[in-house]
Amino acid sequence: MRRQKEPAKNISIKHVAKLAGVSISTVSRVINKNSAVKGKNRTQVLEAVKQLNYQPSVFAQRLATGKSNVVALVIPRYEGIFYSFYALELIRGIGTLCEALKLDLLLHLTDTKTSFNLKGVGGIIFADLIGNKHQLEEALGSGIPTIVINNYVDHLEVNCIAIDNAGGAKNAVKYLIGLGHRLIAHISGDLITQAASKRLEGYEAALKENKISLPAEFIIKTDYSRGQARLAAEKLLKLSRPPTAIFTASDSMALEVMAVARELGVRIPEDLSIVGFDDNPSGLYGPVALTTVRQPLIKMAQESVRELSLLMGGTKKPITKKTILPTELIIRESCQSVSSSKN
Amino acid sequence: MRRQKEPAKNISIKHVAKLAGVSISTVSRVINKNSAVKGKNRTQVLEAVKQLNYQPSVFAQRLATGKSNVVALVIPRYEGIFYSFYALELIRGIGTLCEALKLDLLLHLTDTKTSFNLKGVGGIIFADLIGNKHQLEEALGSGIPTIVINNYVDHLEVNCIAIDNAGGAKNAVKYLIGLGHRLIAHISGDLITQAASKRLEGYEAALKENKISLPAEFIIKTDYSRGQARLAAEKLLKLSRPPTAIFTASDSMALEVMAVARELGVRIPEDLSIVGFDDNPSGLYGPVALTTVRQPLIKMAQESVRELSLLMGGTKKPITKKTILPTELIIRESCQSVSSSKN
DNA sequence: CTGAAAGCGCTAACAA
DNA sequence: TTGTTAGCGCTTTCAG
Repeated sequence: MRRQKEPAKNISIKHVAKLAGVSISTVSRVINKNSAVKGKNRTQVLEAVKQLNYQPSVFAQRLATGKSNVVALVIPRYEGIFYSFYALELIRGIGTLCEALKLDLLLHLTDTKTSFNLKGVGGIIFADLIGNKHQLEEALGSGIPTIVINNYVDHLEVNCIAIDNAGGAKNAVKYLIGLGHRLIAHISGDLITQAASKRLEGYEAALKENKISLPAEFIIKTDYSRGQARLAAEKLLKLSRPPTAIFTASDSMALEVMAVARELGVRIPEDLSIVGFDDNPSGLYGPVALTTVRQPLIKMAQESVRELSLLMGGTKKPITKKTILPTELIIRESCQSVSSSKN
Repeated sequence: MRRQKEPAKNISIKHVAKLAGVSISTVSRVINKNSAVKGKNRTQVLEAVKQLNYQPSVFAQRLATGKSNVVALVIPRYEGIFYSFYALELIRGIGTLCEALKLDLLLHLTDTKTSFNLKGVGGIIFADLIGNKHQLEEALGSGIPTIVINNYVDHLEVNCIAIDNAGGAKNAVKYLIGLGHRLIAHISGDLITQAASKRLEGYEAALKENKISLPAEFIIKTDYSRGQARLAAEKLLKLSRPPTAIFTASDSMALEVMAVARELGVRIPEDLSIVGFDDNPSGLYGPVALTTVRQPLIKMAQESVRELSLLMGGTKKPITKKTILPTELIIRESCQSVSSSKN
């Protein structure tokens, strides 16, 4: 077994300067790639840096410059939202881009109540806003560059990037209507999230536009969980006049609906058409590939980091920019024209 | 629309001292809850802090003390591992505990090649080790408190917390054997991960212990993805002498096997018994609840933070501690005694 | 092009 | 109990 070394005596800029035979300011200049330091001195410094394996102290740098390259990602610790494909995609997207841009990613799983410590953070990304609007306002008040994703915020002057949830949902339902469906049910996500409520909105808009009016029981509200999706599916399919199509607010719920249908002997897509939302790869498997609404999660995540880094750089004028990313209907096998059904 | 405020002129310890009519050291003392500052001064300082909404600069503090409460979580950016229930559970567990302990969580999605900047980090948690052992060695060399989770590391003097993957797998297979099964196949995860290879080991150990020898095609290696699980299941179920039971290295793969079985008209558990690994809540749904091996992911995550914080506090002597957490077989409905099968 | 020196905001001896 | 002061390691004028 190898022994863990004692903390290496921290080598500072002074040591480098000494070894290179120059002043510390010269060292500082070369490690900051600033002005041109003369050839000889430059190489000597570089040499010393390498030899000593010198790494500048980020704290001293930040103290001196007053700048920080720390990005805080704030995610409400909300069960439903965090247990999803969505959360992981977001973290992946943001994490990898931060890594590439040499930004430090601080993960903040907030309980929405506490006001966190903003000191030392160079930029903030709010992923969703669920009962923590005050945290956003606090952040804005502090003057730290901030951006909100997956939530369109219109009453505050803050950059945000959201998905066109309403549009995506509407499109999906219109597709179903185009297939001849009229009895289209919706299993919504947790309406506390903007995404879920917008999807519901889109669903309703598509129906209204086509003058379709449905009984209230065709809309079932859930918390995004598979358990509640199952309950909803059972309720829907056992209706005396069941829907011929179901649009769910997430793919994992759609998958659950499929499972219930199969158990009940309801064939997909012959007897029931299903459209999900997410384009979760899981939807590809199973006997019938799921038709779904693809949302550019990774793009949203990465875009947010890119924008934020610009804001943090201070190069960009803080013109408030609100973006809505389009969705795309991915047609696979879980839907069928209602006329071709032998129902 | 509200305007975003200009960066508030940073109020420092000096301002507080001035307002409170004391020296900065007194202020420092009270914010550090150190020695008892006399009643009057204390209240005045507290008052000033509140009035000015003062928050100490973490950078200055760290510079001065040389200590950092930043915990870096290093996760190899490895597709298979990151796209899982597992990853999210880990992040959740670690994230929430860090939040509670007031530790800053730095997320590091590493590509296993680069050697990252260790400066400014107070402690490190390696989640899995996949081709980044050199990063671990580097961390150890730097003297920063480090802990490895989900990987038993025996050739280095480092604390680690792992799951008893071999034991869990062995138990699962023994359970199957106890049910009368002999033709037990295994769909493994990506053997680049220790978890997957240990589970395979456990599977083999159980067979060996019971003197069961099976053809090589009863073990199929995958990358943990549902796609490969599907392929594996199809291959297995179409064998001229197919298995009566399948043990998979993850629940999501088990679920996929179930789906394939259903499509092929293979009944579960009558014709085929299935055991997964993870205790992923998704296993609860679907027509047949999945029997699985529960692993204490959240516990492992939280334990790691707790241990690390002790190490970082320096209170605890660095006695290397290697922990293996037990698993638990959760028996649900996806297995049946082979004799009661009407095969 | 380079060095000296003044901080950045805070902590921790050391005095008082 | 409190204040003074010397750094922590680095950046950044300002001279040279």
